[in-house]
Amino acid sequence: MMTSGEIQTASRPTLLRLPLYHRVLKGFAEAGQQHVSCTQIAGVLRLDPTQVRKDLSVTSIVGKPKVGYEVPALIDAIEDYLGWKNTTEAFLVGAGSLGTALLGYKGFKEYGLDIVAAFDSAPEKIGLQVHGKEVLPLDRLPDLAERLHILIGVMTVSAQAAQDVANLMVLSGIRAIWNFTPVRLEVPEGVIVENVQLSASLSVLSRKLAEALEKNT
Amino acid sequence: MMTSGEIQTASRPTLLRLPLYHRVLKGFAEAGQQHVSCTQIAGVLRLDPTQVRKDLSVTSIVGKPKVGYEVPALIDAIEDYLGWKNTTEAFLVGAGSLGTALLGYKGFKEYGLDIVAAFDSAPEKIGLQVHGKEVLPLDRLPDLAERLHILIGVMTVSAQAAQDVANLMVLSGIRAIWNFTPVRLEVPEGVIVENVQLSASLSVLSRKLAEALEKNT
DNA sequence: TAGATTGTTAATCGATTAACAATC
DNA sequence: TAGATTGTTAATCGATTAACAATC
Repeated sequence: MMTSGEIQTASRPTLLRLPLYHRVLKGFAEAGQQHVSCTQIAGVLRLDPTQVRKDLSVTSIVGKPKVGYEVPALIDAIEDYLGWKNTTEAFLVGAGSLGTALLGYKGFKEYGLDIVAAFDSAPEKIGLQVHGKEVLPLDRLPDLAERLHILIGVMTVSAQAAQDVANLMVLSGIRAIWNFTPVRLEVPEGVIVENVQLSASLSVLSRKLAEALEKNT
Repeated sequence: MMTSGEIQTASRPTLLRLPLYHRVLKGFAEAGQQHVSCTQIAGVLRLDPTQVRKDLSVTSIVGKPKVGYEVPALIDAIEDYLGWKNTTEAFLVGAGSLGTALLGYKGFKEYGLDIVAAFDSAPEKIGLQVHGKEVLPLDRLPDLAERLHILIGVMTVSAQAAQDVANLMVLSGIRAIWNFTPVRLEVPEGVIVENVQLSASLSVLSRKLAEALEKNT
């Protein structure tokens, strides 16, 4: 048995599905539905009901046989579990085109992330205002990160700079790196790295398209 | 046995690792190394050598016992397999902050993608020049996509608009959708959807960070 | 030749799906 | 009560890792 307060770990696939459930639940909530069954959720997302049940169990919410889950409580539990309810401040390094876009995207606040400052090592970028946030010189990162207790770093630098920037982040007390570079970063144990591999995702797309087109020949 | 010319399908994890191998191989090539073993590649990426061997086999390149693989040939084979060598033109829908960034990012050409036009349904965005490309009204997409034989669509619209835009893309002959919305799109069989779930990736990061911090308490 | 490394088959591991007792 | 739905244990599936014969 899992006693309350214990850490409920979820597999990566489960974590990736929770936001999907959240979106579906929001839809049911808007439609005024009070309760929902796993079968309903699974139906919308074309998943297995058992999988939905297992995934939802990590939030430690329980359902009632025949009735299902309470929609508002379940939404709340998912938001809580994924850390969407309390905002964490983050630093971004690399004020290029992708970095600028992420800096300007207000939607991340909904998911608990607030990028409060941007850093770059290129002198010509320093001082620029990007979406109301000033670009600071990279060497000011350690001091500021420590003073503001920043735990999350967003990396949108070039592949060449990636590992050096990661080292700097770790030294500055950053404990989790959201990595948009195509580099596999080496970090000490306990530091979290989450990779967003855009080029790899694109490659999956174009390869699958190639295979689909070949099949039609 | 796999006869030449046959379609070599790869699992998704394999496809996601191929770009990593490519990057490592580029490094070896720059260092002037002619041959490379799976053990070497695996060492850099901290993977299992057998896995590297299996992954590379999808490119139908063969190595020599004791010698390994020819570095330039292997790089070439990966680029070929992932479709990085011939550029495919794509349309982007949704000229918001993320869409604009993707439009301006020149790096995708390296991976065989050229976003040639952007579309939006908001009247105030029509006609805007974004990184030298004009934003066109969404209703012009079907005609242009058919005339230019566009096969790839990049979706950076709101969650609300996502399914409608997907339907429009499919009707216009688009066969592969690079989906940056958090919505699971419903598309006819044969149409490829590759999801980039930024919010989900962020949630994985913040959940893992929460678990790591709890552990230290 | 000796032995390092490939390619492939078998064993393991983790995640998904199926089966089923418990219960509202 | 009857039966729909939960929560959990067992079976299946796919991907990773280990074992090993083939070979340069």
